[in-house]
Amino acid sequence: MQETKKKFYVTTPIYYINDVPHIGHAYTTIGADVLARFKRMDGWDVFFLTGTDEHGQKIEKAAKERGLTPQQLTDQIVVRFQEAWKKLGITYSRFIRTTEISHKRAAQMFFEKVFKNQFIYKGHYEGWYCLPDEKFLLPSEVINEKCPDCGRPVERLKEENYFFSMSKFQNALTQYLEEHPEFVQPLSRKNELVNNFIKPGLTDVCITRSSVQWGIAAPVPEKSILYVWFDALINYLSGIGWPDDLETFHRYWPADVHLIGKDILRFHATLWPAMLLAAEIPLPKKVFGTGFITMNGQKMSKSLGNVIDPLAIADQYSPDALRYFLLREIPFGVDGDFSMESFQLRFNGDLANDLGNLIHRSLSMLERYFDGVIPENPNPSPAETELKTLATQYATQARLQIEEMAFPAILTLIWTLVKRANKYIEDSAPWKVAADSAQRARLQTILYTLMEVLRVVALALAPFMPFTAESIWSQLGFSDSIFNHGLEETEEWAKIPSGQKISKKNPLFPRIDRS
RNA sequence: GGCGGGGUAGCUCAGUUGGUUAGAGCAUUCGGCUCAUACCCGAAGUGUCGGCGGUUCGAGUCCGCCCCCCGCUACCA
Repeated sequence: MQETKKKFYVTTPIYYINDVPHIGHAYTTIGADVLARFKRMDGWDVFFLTGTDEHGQKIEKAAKERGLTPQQLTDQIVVRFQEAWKKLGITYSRFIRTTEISHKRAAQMFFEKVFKNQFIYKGHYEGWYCLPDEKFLLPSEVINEKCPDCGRPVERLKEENYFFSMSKFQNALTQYLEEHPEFVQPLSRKNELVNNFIKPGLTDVCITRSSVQWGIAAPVPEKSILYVWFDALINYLSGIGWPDDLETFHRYWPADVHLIGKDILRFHATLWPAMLLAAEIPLPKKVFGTGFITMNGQKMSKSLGNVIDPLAIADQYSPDALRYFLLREIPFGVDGDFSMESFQLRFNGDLANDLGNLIHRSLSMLERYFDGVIPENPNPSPAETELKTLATQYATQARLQIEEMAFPAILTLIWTLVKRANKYIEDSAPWKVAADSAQRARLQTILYTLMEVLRVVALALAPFMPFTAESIWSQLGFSDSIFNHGLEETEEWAKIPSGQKISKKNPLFPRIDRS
């Protein structure tokens, strides 16, 4: 039964949709998808949650600028996210929107629970306020006591609000971080967080706003809404059924990993665990902060006009080429750079020359020498055994690396096999063997071995490059989806059926002419 | 300022608990091959491992000081 399978719950941030998806969103989501696909293929019961954060002042403002209601705006933009994820092959289990009724109810119930546990109290929130714009401003936004939007003078304003007693969790949080060194990753960010944020002392957080309209009503007598972060973080619970479907909730919670951008690590590593402690809910196992992606070494920004549209790259080349580049080029957890130069080098070098050409040349020979029918596998020699060993050992190493989110390392592993296979062709020279009819059996072994390598490569590649893997699979003559198959099949050899007819297609990755 | 991360071949980076001639990929040059997407295979390299000093039989790897780059430093998703 399902119950015997180990569960794996992975989340992305819920993206703030005051604008369309950019490459940073895509990067984190692709990483989560790889984890989900890998675990699924390795026999785990996976729940993969992503979605959108649709409340707050910025949405309110963006909607106003376009002459829409906030709900109309989010209804429009959410489609862009969902279409983007479809195009990039993202296999989420559920897409949550914070404007859904079930989420709103969850957020309110969470508030009530924490309130009941006496970690929420009434207090005063004081800050800069722009009267004409009717909005609170951050200290960093206010220059010379002027509003950054309208330029008019701002004033100090006091608002009665509700506060969450985060300071009470200082010790519990510190202790948790010490006892669970793997909780916040990468390690460098954990150090930053502990030294700069937690050690100096946590302060209470104002979790209601009476000046903002667009949000979830706080379950209090006064008219006010929940602070967006308090609202947003709860999606990780409501997304798997809390509090209505507790069976599903208990099946998947606690989350195995919250994948997030480094900019929001702090909320996930302090506010979120504190909230959960206050609500007496177990903490997630891991919070992993990814880096930022720069463009030609520069920070991406609309004003610089260097924002990369991930969908344009996916359209022009292929979704898998984008996935490959991001996963291979950038160690997960540090900042990385995107440039057409490096993208094209990866594309031509790794995808066209190494992988694409291996597939194409192998299938071409099979068509030429065996009319596209996979032969028997008589008398493998040590050369074949070496390839077999390399291929069948992949899964063991990959399982270790995936725990560390070491995507580049796993792809390097796969490419070791690809390169080894290219060398094997060179060494065994099937075109020479084919010229001698007495060596027919030898030729069969060589081609059979190549088909086996391609089978393993396709399976290994599937979590990372799903479209490519599926294509290799069908080109090898399989009629079902590769995703009906598991990682353990890479640990077996001589599995591709002799007599199966392949169906070669055009090269998967045509070289980019860079002249 | 404080805290954290990093400075290794032209470029991007690996380098486990200190140990024999410091590695990979890309780019470059030369050679081979022709099944294949002007592709693939092989060979050649180049390095004061940021600087100085110390510990040690022995340090890229440990300690101290200095220089440079990057990140974080509270209610902003």
